[in-house]
Amino acid sequence: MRNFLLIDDHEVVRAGVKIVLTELYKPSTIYEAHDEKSALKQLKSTHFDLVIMDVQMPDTNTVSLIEYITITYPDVKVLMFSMSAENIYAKRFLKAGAMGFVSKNAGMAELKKAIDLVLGNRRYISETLIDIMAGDIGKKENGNPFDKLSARELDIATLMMKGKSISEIADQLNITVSTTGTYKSRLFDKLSVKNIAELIELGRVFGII
Amino acid sequence: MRNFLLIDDHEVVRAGVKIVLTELYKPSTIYEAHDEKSALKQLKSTHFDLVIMDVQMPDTNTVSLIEYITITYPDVKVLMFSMSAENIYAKRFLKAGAMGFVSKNAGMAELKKAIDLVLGNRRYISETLIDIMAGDIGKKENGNPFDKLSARELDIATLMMKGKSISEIADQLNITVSTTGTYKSRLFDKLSVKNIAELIELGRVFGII
DNA sequence: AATGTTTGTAGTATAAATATTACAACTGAT
DNA sequence: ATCAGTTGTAATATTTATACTACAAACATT
Repeated sequence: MRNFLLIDDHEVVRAGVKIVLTELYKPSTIYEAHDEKSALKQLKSTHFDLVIMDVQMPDTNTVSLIEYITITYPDVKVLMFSMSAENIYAKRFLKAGAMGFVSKNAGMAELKKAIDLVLGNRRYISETLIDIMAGDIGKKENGNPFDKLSARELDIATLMMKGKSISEIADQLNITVSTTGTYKSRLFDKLSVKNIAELIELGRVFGII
Repeated sequence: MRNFLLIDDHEVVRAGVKIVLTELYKPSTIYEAHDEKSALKQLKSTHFDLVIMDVQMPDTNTVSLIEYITITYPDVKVLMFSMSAENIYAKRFLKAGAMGFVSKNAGMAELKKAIDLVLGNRRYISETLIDIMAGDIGKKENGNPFDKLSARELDIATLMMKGKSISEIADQLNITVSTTGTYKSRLFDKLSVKNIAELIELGRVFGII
């Protein structure tokens, strides 16, 4: 008998994963959380074998949440679930304590494989991601240019791609406009882009948006 | 007995919707398509009562697809399904012939309500969207929103989408920065976009870039 | 023909973005 | 343990973008 916790703000996505889980892992109980608060509450009262979490949720710092879960409940495994195939955050999630990363369009077979491995205390990383990360270690000149950005720079890049202005970002992140500007020029420099249009283009090519 | 077609590139999302549909609308058959090509193929061979389509799919001009479906198969209803609650393109989807628009985090109840209405040949638009749209969906002068721009405004729009700055554009077209600025705000207004990111997105949806 | 609307254009004042410089804290390599 | 590079942060000065207003010419509508 296993306990799963699905953290995702999209009800249909939870329904989809729940079906797979219910069918493939019986007997098991699937708990659901639509946000961080609800997730934390359930983690406190129930022991979970596996937490499956969406990578992007409103008002949630996913990386912090992973860290919190894996530190507070060391035997709870965390598997990240993303809408985009090769998410640049993947590496950070793994670093924060997640055991795996699966794309939402990966298909049921891959999802099952990932869950099995993670439940067996082994990491799961999708093929494409392995290539990207290996290339990074083996230095092969290829790889995602967004990996060159620091965590904060990536935050700013993401927000900019969404159409947020410098001042909106500064406001949202509680830093000054100067600081935000500095990040911007550093990240533009690292990515060799001259303007938002090029940033968006690059982001699209590398699956960030 | 009803036939549904789900067009979504995310397998888990399809699985989730499929469950709801199967349970709520029996007897019914749910067909799935992960891309435009597969959708078109299935539309040709089967008669569908309802098509539920994701608003954003790689390599797909969603607006054109809606137009194609509603023109070619006038009795097929189209319901759009989006990851983001207040999609700025909702209006355009409805103009293109879609009968409704639901957010993926809307919940099962809302989804059912939307499907029921659309199957009954009535429009469904989520509460928040109704406010945004303020009525002007009645007249079916559908088509490309870029048509509303004057020649000069379109010039500026195109250059902006290419990443040119206001001053670069002013320089290139031999007009003042003020003039360029006026065009910009007029065209942003006409297209209902707030920033370059949204402009680019819109341009992409309507195939102008 | 009279009237209302859109278009092409710009000035001025204000707001926002950027470049430049700086610096302490942290990371990685030797 | 040391030293160079990176990161997170910001102040200041300057450059750009935007809002607001304006106006004549071109269009469109009665």
